[in-house]
Amino acid sequence: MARTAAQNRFTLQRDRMLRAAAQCFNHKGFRGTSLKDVAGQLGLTDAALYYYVRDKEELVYLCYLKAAELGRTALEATNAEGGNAYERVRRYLKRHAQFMLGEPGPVAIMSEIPSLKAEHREVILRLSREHSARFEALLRTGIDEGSIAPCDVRMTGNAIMGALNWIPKWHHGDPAVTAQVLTTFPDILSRGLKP
Amino acid sequence: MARTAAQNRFTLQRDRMLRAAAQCFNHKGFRGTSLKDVAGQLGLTDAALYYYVRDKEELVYLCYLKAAELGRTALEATNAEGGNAYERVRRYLKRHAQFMLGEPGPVAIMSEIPSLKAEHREVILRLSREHSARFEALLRTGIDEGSIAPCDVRMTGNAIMGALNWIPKWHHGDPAVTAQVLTTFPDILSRGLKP
DNA sequence: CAATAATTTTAATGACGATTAAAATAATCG
DNA sequence: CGATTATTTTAATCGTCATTAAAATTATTG
Repeated sequence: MARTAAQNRFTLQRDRMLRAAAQCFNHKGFRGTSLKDVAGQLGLTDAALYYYVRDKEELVYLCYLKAAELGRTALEATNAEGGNAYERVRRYLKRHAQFMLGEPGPVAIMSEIPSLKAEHREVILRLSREHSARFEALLRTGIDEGSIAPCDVRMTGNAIMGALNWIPKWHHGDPAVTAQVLTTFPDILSRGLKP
Repeated sequence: MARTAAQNRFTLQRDRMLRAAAQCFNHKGFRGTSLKDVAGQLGLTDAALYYYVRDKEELVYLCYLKAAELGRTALEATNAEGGNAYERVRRYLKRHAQFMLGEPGPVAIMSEIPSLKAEHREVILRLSREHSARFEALLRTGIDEGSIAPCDVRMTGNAIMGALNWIPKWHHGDPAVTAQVLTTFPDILSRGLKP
């Protein structure tokens, strides 16, 4: 129990770190953010981060890992809720948009995969590919059942993911815009899928 | 004329520089690419770049300026070719996709605007906003004339630009994929606009 | 060819930032 | 409280990289 309390505190602080880091990375890029930037947001010294993380690269890795997990659970939850594929896609789009808008706290855009060290890159790429495959499978299901118009599922997936991943580049926290995105994006991105 | 020849050589070399830089920046980010990286691609030393450019920041600035100009002329050319708004949008999508695929040589993704110094940032942001405005105006025209379904033109523009700007993140030069993108993307991105 | 201009390299300089070890502080637990 | 553990800071170190000045090389031109 003492162990558990300490563990909790540890992982909680690390989670704060990951959010701070994600925000910095999204804003200034991996190389562009210094550990002092991240530490500063937490009221810490740069050296303190090494208590939670092996090195800077692990920081991005954990950010990306978390982003990948969020995406996966979002898609799973959406699928579990039922409905035809078209409706599931729409719900997923909204959930993913929420992440990109920073709803549960800032989430890292996975835009600097080349910065990862080989083994970490493999993991992230695998997760990323798996996620794409699942999304494409959902599209294919929709095509088969007639709720989605035939299309190149790979390219359609790429287009949709791009539109979502780009959100943090132009959205800077304005709550009005956040609401606007949440109401319009699922429509905009799914309208082209209708049969 | 001697002046012109020298000028030509100068701007030509600088253009090669900009292409090399754009590729590096797209791949490793602004801070992540060293001037040696860029110079290396040209068979030069890092110090040689300073003959063509004041500093590294000016390099990104020029890359972005070029990207903005390409986008502007693409939209203008498309508009000049006539057709209804929907058709013009489709042609523009194809042209923009071509840029992102690196058709005239690598083009920089404008994803690190915060790295620009204040004055340069102003210029790029202005050009970027003007371009968005023009694209949104085109959408509005289509809505008015009935060739495009009513929509939130701002958000629709953001979604489309995101899908396009993200292309270099997953496209790595495979010619087969290039062809695939060119044939499918205009369809995918415009299908949702139909009335 | 000689002279001048254009282009590139060599060889500093200086700052910044990641990383580490040792010391200091805060928290917890008996 | 005293001891042990957890957390953070201070104070180096080390390397990378942008930037610059001076020198060297190459091209151009009269």
